[in-house]
Amino acid sequence: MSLRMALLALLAARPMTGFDAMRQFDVSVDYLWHAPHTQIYPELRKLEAAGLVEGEEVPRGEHARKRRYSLTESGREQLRTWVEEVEEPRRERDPQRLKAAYFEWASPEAARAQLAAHAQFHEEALASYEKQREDILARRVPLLQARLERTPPSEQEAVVEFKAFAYGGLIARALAEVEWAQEGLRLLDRLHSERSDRSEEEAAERPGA
Amino acid sequence: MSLRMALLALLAARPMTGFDAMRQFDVSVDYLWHAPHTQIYPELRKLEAAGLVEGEEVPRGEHARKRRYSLTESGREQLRTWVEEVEEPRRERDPQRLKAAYFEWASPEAARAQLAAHAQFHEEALASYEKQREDILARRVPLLQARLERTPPSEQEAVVEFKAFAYGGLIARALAEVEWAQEGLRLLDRLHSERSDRSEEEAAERPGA
DNA sequence: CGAGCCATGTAAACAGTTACATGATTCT
DNA sequence: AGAATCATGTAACTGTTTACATGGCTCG
Repeated sequence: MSLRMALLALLAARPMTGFDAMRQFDVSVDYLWHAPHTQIYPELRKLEAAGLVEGEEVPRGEHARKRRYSLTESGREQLRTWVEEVEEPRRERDPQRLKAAYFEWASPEAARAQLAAHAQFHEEALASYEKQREDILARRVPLLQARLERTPPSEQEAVVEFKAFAYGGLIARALAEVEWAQEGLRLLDRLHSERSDRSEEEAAERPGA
Repeated sequence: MSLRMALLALLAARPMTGFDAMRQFDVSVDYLWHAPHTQIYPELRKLEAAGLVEGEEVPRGEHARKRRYSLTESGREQLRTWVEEVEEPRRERDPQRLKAAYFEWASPEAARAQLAAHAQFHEEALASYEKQREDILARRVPLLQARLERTPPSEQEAVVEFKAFAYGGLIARALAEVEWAQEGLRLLDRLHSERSDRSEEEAAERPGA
């Protein structure tokens, strides 16, 4: 369902081929949803069959063609209906957290590596999100610009703010993840130092170590 | 894969039937993973076929039987291997956030309802997580007690701390979600008041309105 | 002319949800 | 006797991943 809506939302900004949509999903712009091309192409066909989008063959060079889809009025309707509905939250499935709960089965080094990777991943994600949020607020994002061109001036600020807000959520979460991983690293230090207390106390008696 | 490991981790605490595992997942204790019984029973059979768990028929009343599984040495091995591996983080798919990015398609009331529901859900989740975390630290959780009975005293603290740490992550995330939703509600106020500025200024000139 | 990009698919496998189904046990 | 709980499944469907596959276009 959400993939369907993500595609409609993309097409609300401008007409696109499946390939365009694919890049929005997995290259750079859209961290809010993603899907591989093997899911996108069939889904667009289904949306077309359902009349929510309209496909049109566009020539490309001499022999090749591509199919560009645009949102129909019925698709716009569907998008509105979906946004009006309250999405009931789903319980998460989180392999990282699950694994962390059983770190007693791992070596301290492995647990440390896991948490370091977790922190690093979310630090990098954080940087992307922050950059993207700034680009949105500065209206530097091409897809957003296309969207704004189809939006009356009085509503443009809201369009920008909502997108920035969504990224704000990703930022908040990424921050929480980084802090959690760092707390985990401190926990490992603590558990490890407690266990080697005796030897470390001896070492501490020799200043300059 | 994670379902498999979640089951092995449960069985590391004590032998269990599929029904027991189901309750750990969806009734109260385990917010870290969940699965319906339709997934659990076949998975346990597969684990048994793979030699990671051992099933034994246990009579129940006069005519009925149930199947109780316990972890084998090979299963314990698998669990250790899994915990040693760094889990590569997956990009999230988050329908709430996706929808929020397109709130311009919704009525202000619908957006507000969405965010209020989001805040409420995560406030409630937060309370559960905090309670669970306290119960873990106080060693009041039966499954944890069973696990600790099979753990040498010198390692018990680590077992408890890792579980509390995992819940700490859930708490951090739930807090971030609640704050995000509240920020969204403030954003809606702001966007709405800006748009009705003129009429509200007029209203403000008549004190006592 | 070859590398890299543009463009679109099929198919098998795996993970997860939902609907349908059955029957014993225990407690009131 | 009936309700709640214990206990275990099958089947259809939806969503996602991964592997395999093809071929034109553009630029150097």
